[in-house]
Amino acid sequence: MNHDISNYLKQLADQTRLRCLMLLRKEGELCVCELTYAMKLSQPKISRHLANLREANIVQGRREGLWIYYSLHRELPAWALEILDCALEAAENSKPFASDQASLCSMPSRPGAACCA
Amino acid sequence: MNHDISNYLKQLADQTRLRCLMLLRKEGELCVCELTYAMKLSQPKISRHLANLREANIVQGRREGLWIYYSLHRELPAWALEILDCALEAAENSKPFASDQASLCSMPSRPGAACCA
DNA sequence: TCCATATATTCGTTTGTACATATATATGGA
DNA sequence: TCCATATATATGTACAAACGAATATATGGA
Repeated sequence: MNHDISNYLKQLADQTRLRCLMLLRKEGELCVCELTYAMKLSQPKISRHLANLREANIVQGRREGLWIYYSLHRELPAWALEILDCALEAAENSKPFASDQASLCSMPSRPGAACCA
Repeated sequence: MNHDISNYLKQLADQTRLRCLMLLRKEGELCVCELTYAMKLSQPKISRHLANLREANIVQGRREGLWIYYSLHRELPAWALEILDCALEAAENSKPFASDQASLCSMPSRPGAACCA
C-alpha cells in the first residue's frame, strides 16, 4: 500500500489537512460535518482536502446513512502515526489546533454522539 | 526560537530539502560540496534550499576556510528530530535516499575527511 | 594583485496547488 | 415522488514556490 514518506509529508504540509489528521488521531472517527464545525471552514474545502488524503491512502471513509465517517487509514505504517504524534506534541496546545479540539467538544448534536474526553 | 510544526513540515515536504536533512541527521556536519556530490544536483539548487532551511532555523552553517559546514540547528526541538528519524526509518533504504548515502561515501577527498560508517 | 575554488543570490519562467463559487450526487424520510 | 441534509466535484483564478542559467561574493594562495 505505497506509503512513501515524501508524499506523506506533502500531505501534512498543508495546514488544513494537518488539522484534520490531528483531530482524527485524537478522536478516532469523525464525519465531514464535525470536521467542518470544529475547524470553521467551508464544507467543500474540507471535502476536497479529505479527497486528497483519501487518494493518498492516509485516510479512509465509511458511509453510515447520510454521514461519511473518516478515520486514519488502517494500514498507515507506524512511522506515519509517530509523525502525527510528534505533531500533536508540538502543536496540541497552540493556535489553530487547540481551538479545533475545543470547538468540536462544544458542537451540539454530533451524529456519532461521541463525547469528548 | 519559533519552531512551529506547520512551517517545519512545509520545509520537509520538498524532497531535496528532506534529502539534505536526512544526510545531515546521519552525518552530523556536511559542506555544500558534499551535499551536492551526494545528491548529484546543481550547486545553486542545493544552496538555495539550504538558505530556506537556514531561514527557518532548521539548519545552521559554520564557515571554515572556503567551506561552509551545515548541520541541524542545535536548538531544534525533540519532536523535530523524531520526525526526521521517522523519515529515516521510512526511507533510508529506498530510492533517492539510499543512493545519496552511497554516493557520499564514495566521494573522493572530502574536505572534512570524515569516514563513513 | 590576480586567480581558483566554494558558496550565495538574482531573474524570469513555469508548475503546482489552494481557493471560492457554483453545482452535482447520494441517502432517508414525508 | 419530492424535499432536506450531507457530501463530493467541477471550473476558473490566483498565489507560492521550484527551477535553470547567469552572476555575485568570499576566502586563500601564488
